[in-house]
Amino acid sequence: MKTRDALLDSAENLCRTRGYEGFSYADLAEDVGIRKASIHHHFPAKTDLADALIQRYGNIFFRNLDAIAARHDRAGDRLRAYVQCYRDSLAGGKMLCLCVSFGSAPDSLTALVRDEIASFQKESMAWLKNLFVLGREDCSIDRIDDPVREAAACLAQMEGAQLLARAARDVSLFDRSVAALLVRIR
Amino acid sequence: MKTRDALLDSAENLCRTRGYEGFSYADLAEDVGIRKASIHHHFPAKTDLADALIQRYGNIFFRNLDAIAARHDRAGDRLRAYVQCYRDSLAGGKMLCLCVSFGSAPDSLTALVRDEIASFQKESMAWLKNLFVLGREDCSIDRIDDPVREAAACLAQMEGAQLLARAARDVSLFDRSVAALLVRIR
DNA sequence: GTCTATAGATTGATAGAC
DNA sequence: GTCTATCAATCTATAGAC
Repeated sequence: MKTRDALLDSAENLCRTRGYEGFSYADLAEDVGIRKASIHHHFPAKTDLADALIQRYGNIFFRNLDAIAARHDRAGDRLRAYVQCYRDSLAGGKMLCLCVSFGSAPDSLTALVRDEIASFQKESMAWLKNLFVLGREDCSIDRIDDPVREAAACLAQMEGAQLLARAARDVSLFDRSVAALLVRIR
Repeated sequence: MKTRDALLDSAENLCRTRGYEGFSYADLAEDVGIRKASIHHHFPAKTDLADALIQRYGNIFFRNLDAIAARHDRAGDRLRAYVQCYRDSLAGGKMLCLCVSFGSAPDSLTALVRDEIASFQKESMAWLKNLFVLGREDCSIDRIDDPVREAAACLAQMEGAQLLARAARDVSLFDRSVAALLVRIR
């Protein structure tokens, strides 16, 4: 399983940096230190690699959200940690969240990948809805009219802020884009 | 100039649907009805095509913003028209704004494209800042603390909402993502 | 599980006739 | 300006030895 993990690590990096179509088995081979053909033993087709990537990513992502909820009681603190999560994954403006990367990829991807992306969106919004419901109860976040609307807006803002920062290779654009949200935390 | 324009139209469509690396000169040729080699007469390299694309797009986009400002006096009405602009360009969930598409593309693009994207972001935020300044004056938009922060947040939200809707091939995700913004208009 | 060798397709791009 | 013909490079993928 060691080569397989190394391949997944490398692929995730490349995918988030250059996009799914922006890297090839040749890049992976050079990165991991084996030959192109050997990769097919672990992932027969490139779409198999994409499937494995998005599943692993989803698992880790939602485990992180659970950890955030476990660590922080106040909604405001959770929101701060959530935003920081997206900021960290920018890696200084170099890469995007894998779901942002796959989300802007073409239809050539598997149905499994599309389904994973869809459920990533759904689960994210559900988690955020709970966050904003709590925020209205504990008064740690200002001006919450409708938690459902806030959740959708928040997710869109994270992905958009990543795009802006990535395009300019400048994390400060992420910070500027989420400042209006963070300022509502008390 | 007729073939050239047809090539640009086709390229913009393909780029916003599949991404810059998701289409080839072969696709363009079939779409426009000429041979691959003939395209090189108009655009010697694919990066020349990308340059022409982003420049044309920028011109049209900001002409649209000017038209919006000329048509509407109230900031709230301008904001509604601005959001509608991004909604229309989704084309039912099929395509992204060209800047979102290029923004998630790799470094292989020209410096000219990168600069155009950067100035698109800058000009957009400047236009939006003015909008929110006006909105605070004419009281047509609620809860404006800092127009600069609002502008960055707003642009991020448009791009993120497009991504979410495109990934799910469902425009209603766009609507849900911007609802919290539109509800502030009075 | 990794290798060499290779297939078959597609990519962006060029030369030169018309 | 468009064509045919062709290039070298790269891509994903397979066969079969070790």
